Amino acid sequence: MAQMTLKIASWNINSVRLRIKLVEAFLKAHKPDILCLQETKTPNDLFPAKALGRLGYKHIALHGKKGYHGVAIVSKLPLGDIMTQVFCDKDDCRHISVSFRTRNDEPVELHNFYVPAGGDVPDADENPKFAHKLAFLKEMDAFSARLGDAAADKKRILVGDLNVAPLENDVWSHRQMLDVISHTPVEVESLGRVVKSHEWADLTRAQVPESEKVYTWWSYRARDWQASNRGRRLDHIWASPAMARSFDKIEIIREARGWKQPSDHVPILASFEA
DNA sequence: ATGGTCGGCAACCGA
Repeated sequence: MAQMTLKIASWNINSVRLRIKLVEAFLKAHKPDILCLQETKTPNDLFPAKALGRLGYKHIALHGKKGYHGVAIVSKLPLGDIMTQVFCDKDDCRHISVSFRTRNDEPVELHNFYVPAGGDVPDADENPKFAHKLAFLKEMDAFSARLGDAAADKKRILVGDLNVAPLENDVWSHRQMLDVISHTPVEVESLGRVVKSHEWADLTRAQVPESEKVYTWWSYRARDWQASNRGRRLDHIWASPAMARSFDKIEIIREARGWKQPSDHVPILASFEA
């Protein structure tokens, strides 16, 4: 079988309409087959589909709403089985999934998630946003477990802004972040259960040793994001065991944080020989 | 220890 490369990207764009030029620049430079976006902040009928179609991304799956949240999948490859899942009985637009076929005609199922950020106070009794985040992760665990037998050779990919930095070197200071939402032990444990539920492989950490720091997000609030470098690894690409076998490499486009009027997240790309 | 900045959308909410 011919070795073909499949490139899947994920990016929390923080308003796709405001940053459509950055999306176009990213697609031209890195040419993923499929781009998964989070925080599109737009109703589906205002999604900038035309600009993306001109670049060859003619297949688009949308789950958006006015003003908040929203996810999208834009693809050069035809998409089927477009599905959205409501979590925590909230119509938040935090998930969309599709199926597609690789150029070797292998079927793949792709899930795009935007996990709630969880607010500021790391106590679910006092902070309903944190309670929502934990409930979402719990439902995501059940959802992931229901996807089917991970060992059954089904090729699946799960990407997104999962809003949890699980490992010590996924944050700039493990000690100082232990009671900061995104790195609290309770969230890390919840995300770990999702990973276990489907034997997901964390592709960034399949490539970058756990001893090495790696980030995908830098706060807007820093005076100089690059100088302070207080980042977090919030954006993830996971693969089912069958998919992970064809994993080639991860790229994190750090320089995108320095682009004009940037998102606070940078794109992450996974390449597969598939 | 605290406050710091964004985007949507038109006063604050969500991040």
